[in-house]
Amino acid sequence: MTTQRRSGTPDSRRRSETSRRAILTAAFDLVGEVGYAKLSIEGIAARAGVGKQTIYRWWPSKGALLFDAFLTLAEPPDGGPTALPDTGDLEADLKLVLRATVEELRDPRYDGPMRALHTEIVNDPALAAEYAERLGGPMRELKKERLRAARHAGQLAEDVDLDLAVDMIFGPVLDRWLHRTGPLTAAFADRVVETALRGLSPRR
Amino acid sequence: MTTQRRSGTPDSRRRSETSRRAILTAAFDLVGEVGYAKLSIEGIAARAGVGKQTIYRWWPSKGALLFDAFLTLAEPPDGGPTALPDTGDLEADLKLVLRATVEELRDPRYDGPMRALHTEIVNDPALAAEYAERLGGPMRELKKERLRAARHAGQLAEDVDLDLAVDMIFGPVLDRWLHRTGPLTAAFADRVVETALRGLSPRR
Amino acid sequence: MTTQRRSGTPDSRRRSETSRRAILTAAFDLVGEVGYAKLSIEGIAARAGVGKQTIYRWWPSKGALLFDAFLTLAEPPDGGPTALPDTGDLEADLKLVLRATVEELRDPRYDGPMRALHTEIVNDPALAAEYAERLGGPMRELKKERLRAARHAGQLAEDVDLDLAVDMIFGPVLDRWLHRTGPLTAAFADRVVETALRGLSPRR
Amino acid sequence: MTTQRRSGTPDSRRRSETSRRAILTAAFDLVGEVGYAKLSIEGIAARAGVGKQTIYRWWPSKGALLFDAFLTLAEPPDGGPTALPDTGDLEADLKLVLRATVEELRDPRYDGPMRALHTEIVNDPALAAEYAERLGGPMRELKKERLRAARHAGQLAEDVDLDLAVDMIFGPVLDRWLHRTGPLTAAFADRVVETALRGLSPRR
DNA sequence: GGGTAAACGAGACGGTACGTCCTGTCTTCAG
DNA sequence: CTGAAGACAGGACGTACCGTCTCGTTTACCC
Repeated sequence: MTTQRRSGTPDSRRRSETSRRAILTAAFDLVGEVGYAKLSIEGIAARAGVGKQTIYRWWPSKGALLFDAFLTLAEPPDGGPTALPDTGDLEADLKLVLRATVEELRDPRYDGPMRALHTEIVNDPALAAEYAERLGGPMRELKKERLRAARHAGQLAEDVDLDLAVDMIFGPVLDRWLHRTGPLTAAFADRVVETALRGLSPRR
Repeated sequence: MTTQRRSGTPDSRRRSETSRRAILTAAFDLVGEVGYAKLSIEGIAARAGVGKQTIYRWWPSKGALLFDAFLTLAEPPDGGPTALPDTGDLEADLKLVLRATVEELRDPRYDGPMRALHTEIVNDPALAAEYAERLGGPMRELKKERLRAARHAGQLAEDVDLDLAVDMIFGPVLDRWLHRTGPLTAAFADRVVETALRGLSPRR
Repeated sequence: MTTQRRSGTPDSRRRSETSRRAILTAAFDLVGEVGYAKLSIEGIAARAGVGKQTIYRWWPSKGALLFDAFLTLAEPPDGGPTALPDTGDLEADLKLVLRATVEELRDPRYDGPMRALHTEIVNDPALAAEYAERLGGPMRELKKERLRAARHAGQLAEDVDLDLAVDMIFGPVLDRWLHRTGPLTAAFADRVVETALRGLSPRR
Repeated sequence: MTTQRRSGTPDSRRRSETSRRAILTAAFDLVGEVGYAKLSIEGIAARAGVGKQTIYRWWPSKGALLFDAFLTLAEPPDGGPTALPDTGDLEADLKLVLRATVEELRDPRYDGPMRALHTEIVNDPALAAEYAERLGGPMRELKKERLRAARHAGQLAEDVDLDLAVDMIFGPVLDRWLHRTGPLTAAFADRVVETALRGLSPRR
C-alpha cells in the first residue's frame, strides 16, 4: 500500500502533497504574522502560490485549516507523546508537564496562533468536536491515565473523579493564560499542582 | 456646575442617549440571534435605526461595543453586588457563588454573547485591559476579599496566595464551560469548591 | 492565432460579456432616468445584477463607463457613418448634417446623457483624450474631409483653415444647446450654415 | 435708508459680512486647489471657519455658491463694463473683446473654476436661469447692442439676427475652449471674427 | 444698558455612496 | 483532467459628505 490516506480528509489519492504543505505552512506563518483577525483565505492562497479553490476543496472552514496547520506543523512528526512521564513521583511528574505547558503557552511563536485556535474551538462546535476527537480527547486520556495510576498507587483519593482532577490541575493555568489575570510562571504551575494534589489526596 | 456629564463616557454632552441605548440593545440582541461571527456593524446600525458613523464615533471596535452592551444591559442597573456572601461558612458561600456562575454560563441567553465577549477579550489586549478595569478586576477583588476574611478566620492556610486561590476555584469551571470537556453542573461546582478548599486549607 | 481578443478592451479574454452588456445598459438607462448627478456606481451595479467590483475592475471612472455605454449603445453596431454626404451641393449637405445634429441634441432620450457625457469630458482630461481618440477625432476628420472636397471644388476659399471652418459651423449649435441661449431649431441650423459658408467662401 | 440689502439673497440685515466673504473666498480658492469634483460644503465650511448651517442658510446649492463666489471675486468691484468698445471699427472692436475672452479662458487661475461653473450651469436649469439673469443675459445684451449699432451703420446685413451673430462670433471660441479641439489663440479669435463678419456683412 | 431673537461655530445625527477587501462559487487555460 | 489563476455576485468594511438638527455663544437691534 503506497498511497496512505490521512484520516479526516474526505477522499482522493490525487491530492497534491506539495500544495497541501504549502497551504498549511502559509496559514501557520500568516496567523503568526498578521494575527487571526486579519487572516484571510485569499492571503493564504496567495502566500502558498495556490488557487483559492484548492483550499476550499479540502478544508471546510478557516478554523479547520488552522487547526490542521497546527496539528501538522506544531506537533512533532512522530505523532506526539503516547504517555505522560511516570517516575512514581506524581507531583514531580505533573510539575514537569505543567511547566512545559506554561512554557509553550508563553512562547511568542505559539501564543498568537493558539489563541486563534482556542477562539475557533470555543465558538465553533463542529471544530470543537474535531479538536476533541483528534487532539483534546487523546491528550486528556493520557493525563487521566497518569492520574489513574497514581490513584491505584494510593496517591490520590480512591473516589477521585479523574475528569475533575484534570480540570483542577490544568484549568487554572489555562484560565490565567487566556485572561492574563496574573503572571504565568513555572512557580505558579508548581503551586497549582501542589494545591490541587493536596485537595485530591486520600483522606488522612 | 451646570453641565453634567454622564460618567464613564470620555466626552461630549451632545451625545444622543436614545441612539446609544438603541445601539447597545441592537448589538446585544443581534449577537444572540445571529451569533458573533455574523455580527456586523452594518447590521447593528440598521437594527438600531442609526447611521454607521454614530457607532464608529463612539466605539473603537466591535468588541468594545459588545462589551459595553454587556455591561450596560446584562448587569443590574445598581452596579452589581458589592460583596460576596459571608455567612461564616466559606464552603457554603463559595458553592452558592459558583453554582450561580454555572447557571449563568449555562443560560442560553448568555452563553453565546459571553463566548463572543470572551473571544474578543482573549484576542484584543486593549479590550482585555478595559475588561480588567471595569469588570474583571473589581469582581476578582470581591472574591479575594471573601477569601481574605476566611484566611483571617483560619479557614485557609495563612500563607495562601489569594490570586492562586481564586484561579483554583473559578478556573476549572471556566475551562469546562469554554471547552465543553464535561458536564457543567451544580454538582461539578460543588466538587471543585470542596477540592480546592481542601488544597488551600491550613496544614493540620 | 487562436485566441482572439475583443478589440478596444485592454485585456483579458476571461471577461464576462453578459456582465459587460448588463452594466453598460444599466448605466445608460439610469442616466436617463435619474440624471447624471444622481447616478451612482452602486445603483448601476444593483440594476445590472452585478458586484461593484466588476465595474471597478473594468472601468477607471464613472465618466469612462458612461462614455463606453454611449459608444456601445447609442451608436449603430456597424461603427457609424464613414463619410458625410457629398451631393456636390455643400450647403445642402451641411444643412442636412447640422439639422440631424440638432435633432439628436433635442431628443429627450439623448439630451440628458449627452450633457452628462459632455460634462465629464470637459472636466476630465484623460476622458477627453479618450473621447478625442475614439469619437471626436474621427468625426471631426469626416467633417474636414467633406470641407476639403468643397475647397478643392472651389466652393471654399483656397486658404481656408478646415479646423476653423468646422468650429464656425458646429460651434454655434453646440453652444446654443449647452447654454440654451436661444431656440435650437432646424432654421437656426440653416442660418448658421449659410452665414458660415458665406464667411468661408472664396473672395469674389 | 441705512441698511442696504444685497439683491438676490432672501433677507436679513443681520447677516455676517465677515462669514459671507470667508465662505466665498474659501469656495473660490478650494475649487482652484482641489477641483470641482472634490469640492465639498464641509471643506468650504472648515476652510472658512464657519458652521455648515451658515452656508446652507444662504445658498441653495453648491453651484449657486460657486456662482456667487465667481461673481463676487472674479469680477471687478464696480460691476463690470457697461458697454463693449465702439470705435466705429467693428472688426477691431470685436477682436479686442474676443482676444480678451480668450486670454481669460486660458488663464490657469480661471480655467478650472470656469469649467466648474460651466458644468453646473449646463446641468442645473435653475442655476442656468440665475446665470442668464445675472450675468449671461446682460453680457449678451451688451454684445447685441454693439452689433445693433454696427447694423445701423450698415456694417452688417440689415436683416441679420443679432442672436445668431453673437453665437457665430462667440460660439466657436467657447467650443474650442471646452473641447480643446485646437489651439485657443488670439490668432484664432481674429480668424473667427473675420469669418463671422464676412458671413454677416451686407450683400454686395 | 438690558433683553431678546437671529445668526453663528460647532458638530452629532440618519443616511447614501464611496472604493476596497474578502467570501465562496464558477470558468478558463496551461502543463 | 488537475490545479493556478482569477472573474464573478455579494456583503461588509471604514470613510467622506450630505443636508438637518440641536447645542451654547455672540451680536446687534429694540426698548
